[in-house]
Amino acid sequence: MNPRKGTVETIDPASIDEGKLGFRMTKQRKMVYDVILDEMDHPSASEVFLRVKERMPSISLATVYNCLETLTQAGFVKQVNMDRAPSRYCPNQMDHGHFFCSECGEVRDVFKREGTALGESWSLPRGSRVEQFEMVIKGVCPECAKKAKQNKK
Amino acid sequence: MNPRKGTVETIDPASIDEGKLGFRMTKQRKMVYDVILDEMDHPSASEVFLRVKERMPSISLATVYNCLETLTQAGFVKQVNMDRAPSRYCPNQMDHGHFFCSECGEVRDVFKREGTALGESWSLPRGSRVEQFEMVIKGVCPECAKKAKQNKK
DNA sequence: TCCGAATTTAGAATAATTCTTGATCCAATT
DNA sequence: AATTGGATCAAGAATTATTCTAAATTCGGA
Repeated sequence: MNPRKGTVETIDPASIDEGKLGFRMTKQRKMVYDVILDEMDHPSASEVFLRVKERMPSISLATVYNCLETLTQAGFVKQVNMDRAPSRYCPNQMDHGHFFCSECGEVRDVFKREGTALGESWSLPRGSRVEQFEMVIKGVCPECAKKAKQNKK
Repeated sequence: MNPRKGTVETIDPASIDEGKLGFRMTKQRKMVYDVILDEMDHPSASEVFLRVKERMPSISLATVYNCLETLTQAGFVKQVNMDRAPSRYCPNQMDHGHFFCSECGEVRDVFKREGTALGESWSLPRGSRVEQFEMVIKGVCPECAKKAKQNKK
């Protein structure tokens, strides 16, 4: 599942201290988080909804949105956006960016070379406060690029 | 207007060779592009619409969207997205990223330090084809950070 | 157990964008 | 100069991801 050793790092649900959380880790929130951890494939809200529904049929889409917002605010997951497509959710805590394949639509985590941080070497206006760096790369993934090549032959 | 020398570079409307364009540079398209060049402040589609409407009252919002799409595909402007907020449009041809102030909502171009390209030092899956790098930085701009400080006193 | 705040639910509402359809424009050809 | 066909435009309807609303439910603490 992991493309490289050490490129995935998530928050262990078992380690969550609800007291320090500021909100309750309800059944729904836990289930939404579990579903995202299960596949790590950057699902959208409605994909999460479908998957959670299988194990918890009474959950509503609005709740999934609520849970995703809470989990995002708490830092459990990151919301990932590409153009105007539905937001996707990523539980990887590492410093990384996202690659979107314009052929198959897949999203995958991508990393900087050894020793360089996401925000490194950016020259920002003096006095600005940074809350978040986000790198999005659009292109064609190796699998789709290969297929495209074969179709040409 | 330019924060630093050499940080803005746009396509001169006068230099456009319609023959090579693949589409007509119509009144509407030209006006939309002109309006974006005029302020360089990353307007949204409806902001563009309002500004164009002043000089061309008969234009429709749908046409503004169409023009923006054409101009984007042709590489005249870049569509810039932040979370799920309305897309904004940037005519700066330089290799750069965008800083979003979460206080005032302003967007500004930001640049990498001398000699480093946007896509530099990213380690991508072997065989992937990159079409676009996009860096989005969220935070508080110097002006808003200053105001916040003063309010605390 | 009871209370109140937090959370969930269902459905309505919102808003940016896209789609549809008919009208208009314009360059190339007759 | 008139004709024609494809590109473009305009207006409004449709779409869709997301947010909002209001009522019901849950749950921890008094």
